Amino acid sequence: MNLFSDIRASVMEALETMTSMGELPEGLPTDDVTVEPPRDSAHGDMATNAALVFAKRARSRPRDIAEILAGHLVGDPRIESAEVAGPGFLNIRLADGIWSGLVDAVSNSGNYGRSDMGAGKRINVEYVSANPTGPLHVGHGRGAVFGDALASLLEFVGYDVTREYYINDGGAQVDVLARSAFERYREACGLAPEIADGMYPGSYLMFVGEALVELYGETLLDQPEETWLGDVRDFATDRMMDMIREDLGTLGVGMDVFFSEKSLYGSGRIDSALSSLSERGLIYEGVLDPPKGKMPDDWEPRRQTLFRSTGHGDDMDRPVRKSDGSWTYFASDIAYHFDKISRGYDTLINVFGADHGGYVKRMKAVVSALSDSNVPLDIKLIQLVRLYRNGAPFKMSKRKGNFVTLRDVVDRVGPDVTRLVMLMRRNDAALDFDLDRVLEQSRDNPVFYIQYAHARVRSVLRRAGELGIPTDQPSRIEDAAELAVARKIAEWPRLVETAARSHEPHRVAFYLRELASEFHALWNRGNEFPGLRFVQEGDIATSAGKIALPKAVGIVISSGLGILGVTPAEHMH
RNA sequence: GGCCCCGUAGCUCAGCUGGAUAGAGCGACCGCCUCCUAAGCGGUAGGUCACAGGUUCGAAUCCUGUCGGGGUCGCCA
Repeated sequence: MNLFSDIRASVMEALETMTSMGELPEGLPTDDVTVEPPRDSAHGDMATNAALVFAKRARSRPRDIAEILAGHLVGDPRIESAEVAGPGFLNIRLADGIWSGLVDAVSNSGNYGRSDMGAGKRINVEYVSANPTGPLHVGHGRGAVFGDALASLLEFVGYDVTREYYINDGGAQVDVLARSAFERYREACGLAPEIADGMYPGSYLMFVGEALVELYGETLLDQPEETWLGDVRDFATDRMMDMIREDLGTLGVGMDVFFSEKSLYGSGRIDSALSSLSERGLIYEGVLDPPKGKMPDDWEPRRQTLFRSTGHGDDMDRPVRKSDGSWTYFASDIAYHFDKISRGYDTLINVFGADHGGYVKRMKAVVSALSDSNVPLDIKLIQLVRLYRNGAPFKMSKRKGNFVTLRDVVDRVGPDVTRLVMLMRRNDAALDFDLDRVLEQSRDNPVFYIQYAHARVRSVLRRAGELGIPTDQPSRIEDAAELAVARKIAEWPRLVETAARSHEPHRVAFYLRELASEFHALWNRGNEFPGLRFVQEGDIATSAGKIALPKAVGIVISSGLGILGVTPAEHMH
């Protein structure tokens, strides 16, 4: 049920007829032909740019083509009129019954807006992937919410989605974690911890130290580091991942796969990924040019094993081995993405923090090389979250102990507010998050605004239930405000597909606010014109014709909020 | 200096991958509850879409350059 694609199909059919009748030349590309809502609804219900797209290739005037097209379209019973306007737009007005038909279809279906656009293709969405060395911070939370909503959105349009987290448990930072946890272990044994510079000072490691005492007693105290480092590291990273899973859980974010970087080492998987690149002639021994412009003080030329990423769009080649011969982090990333490709995904999406912007080109180069350009990789960069308290920037410092974790924020404002506020901004724009203002129950808080609309719907439906008004009867759309709501409902499938195609879940959030706005407007017209109220006391027949519209609004809001992971409220208090 | 992102109303931001007279919220001003929830609604005011070129029927949107803000730049992950 997608009114715009239905009418577009009708337009395409008319264009084919024109071609076969010699009114248009053969073989014109139709990809750019759109059928969309006009900016001004006074222009009609839909507008197509077909004549403008074809004018040049057909060597005729756009308005002339539009005129002929209009003649073919009026044969469609769903189309009441088609008028040429402006430079050659064709404004289409739909027949009266179309809108009530749409509303009835929506209010009686459970899956309005879903589509088979994805055709069951498999997409891997990797997000969060924070180091397992501490609690998630607010920036991780934004990536988590974005990735989760994007995954839901893609599922909604028919993709087979895997939500994945890459655990960076293979580098030096987890050794530092182990040493930091060991100091907390000593502390739990009654000794003074010595937390050196560069260690993780957070008190969240104290429970790890205590758990180590339960496991080992005091037996580790006199042992040299090499005897305990591996065990303590594994134990501590497991505990950190437990904590991160809990943090994500408070936001309602869950993963299908947790992929361990460490699992790549010693398994030969890095070697096989690199030999795959080697077979393509993309691995060589060489010396990189120094960085252009600003020269680092300690730069000196070194011979390294390099990946020829410039062959796939990168600015310079990238080292896969450190000078001591061990793998760079990039090498394990290559192996990880080789693994993803070999698992058969049609598309990969990585959600990174903006500070990883420098890795975009090389990762795309790797995936392009390893998949012979068959698997597209889209990397979504998530910009900073700046925390505010009452309009003033909130400075955080781990040392001063006023560090605000994701958990702190969710505990304070709740998962629904956290999620929607983060989704009301494009991923590539910085986000100001004011811990006090997001809780104000005012009009500028989209969470309350949208949930209020849904609560009003539920209130009406409850009232209808009490009065015995059936909610499955044909609707009657008469007033302009009712029509405006129906039009907005009609846009939903199209909006969902656009948002999914561009990997931009924020569009769903903005759409829901617009739909809520139209609904609130209609609701308030019921103050001025009681005949517009959905429930007409004492007149079941009239009420039955009005109840489908709010019901349809409720269905769209609730499925939209479902994509965003926000609870649709039954009541407002 | 190289690369990436951003620049739209006083403020915070949308703008449906190039469409018609650029939109919303906040702030300001004026209105609307004996009425399904006023946490809502209607109206007024506010713009050289950073700047300059280019591409074409048509540009906030695409290309080039300039200015301003942020991020990032070989043996960290």
